[in-house]
Amino acid sequence: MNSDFTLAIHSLTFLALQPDRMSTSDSISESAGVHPVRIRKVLSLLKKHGFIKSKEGIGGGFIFGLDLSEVNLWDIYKITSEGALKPKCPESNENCIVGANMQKVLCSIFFGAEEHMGEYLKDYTIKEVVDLVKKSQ
Amino acid sequence: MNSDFTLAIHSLTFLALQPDRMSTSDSISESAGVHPVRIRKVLSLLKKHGFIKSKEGIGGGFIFGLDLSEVNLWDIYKITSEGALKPKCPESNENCIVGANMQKVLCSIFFGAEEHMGEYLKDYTIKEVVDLVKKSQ
DNA sequence: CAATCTGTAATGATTACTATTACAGTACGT
DNA sequence: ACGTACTGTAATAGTAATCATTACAGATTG
Repeated sequence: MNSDFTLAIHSLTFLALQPDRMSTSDSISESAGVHPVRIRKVLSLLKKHGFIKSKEGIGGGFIFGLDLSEVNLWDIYKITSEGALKPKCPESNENCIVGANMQKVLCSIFFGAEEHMGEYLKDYTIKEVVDLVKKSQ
Repeated sequence: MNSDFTLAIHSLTFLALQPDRMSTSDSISESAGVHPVRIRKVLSLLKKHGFIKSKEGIGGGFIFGLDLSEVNLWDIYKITSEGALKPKCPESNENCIVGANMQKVLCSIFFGAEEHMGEYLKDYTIKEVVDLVKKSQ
């Protein structure tokens, strides 16, 4: 799994703590320790799905668009990383009963595993993550 | 996630269908569509944990060491891929409340997610995978 | 219109993953 | 004893995924 999922959580948590003003990709990237372009790419996705708003130009940046408890980690996972659990299977042998059928069996198992993990991730909203971050201070 | 997990499942399923004779890494690799050395590497791990037996020399190969329903996918996941869910976080900024604490918060969430997925994977033994493969024929 | 931001494409660097080669060690058959 | 057919594993090379960086167009403000 790439780190878009964690960067998205990091960014949203950052924005959650600055509810009244816009934050620039530079300030978020400084907090997360990655390049600002990467932040803009991830946040561009989140914006497309309505979680945040952005504004260009002087005084612009990003700001939360919804209530903190309306956004949970499964929502974010689906946007940034859906399918990441399933490893790409190589072309296996169609003449072998295992090779011919394993891929579809594994796909259905991995799909179920992801859905199941989703039930866990749904229990964490950004509000809860914010609380955890504050508490672990 | 790399494909050691799926290769392990593939190999064990293959062995499950050849319960009376040893299978070589060549025959398994042919079924899975990867290089035999890779199969030997994965099976070496499984052997170390007692799931299979191996024998060198003529007539040698790999064979299942336990009952098919004694081995479930969570066992295999733990051996081959534990921690694969958690993306490597970059060094984030210690001077920022988010940067300083996000990593440990995310680690605990990802750990929980993996454990939760484990509960799902425990429900699939190799026996069940074999049945699914047979059924989807 | 200059300054400061987002948005995004394109390129290069780095790291993870996989294939391949090479060879030592083991077991079997003759 | 010796050749053959295996596993076991290290080392190297090739490929793919990930990430950083550069570049620049478009938007907004003063």
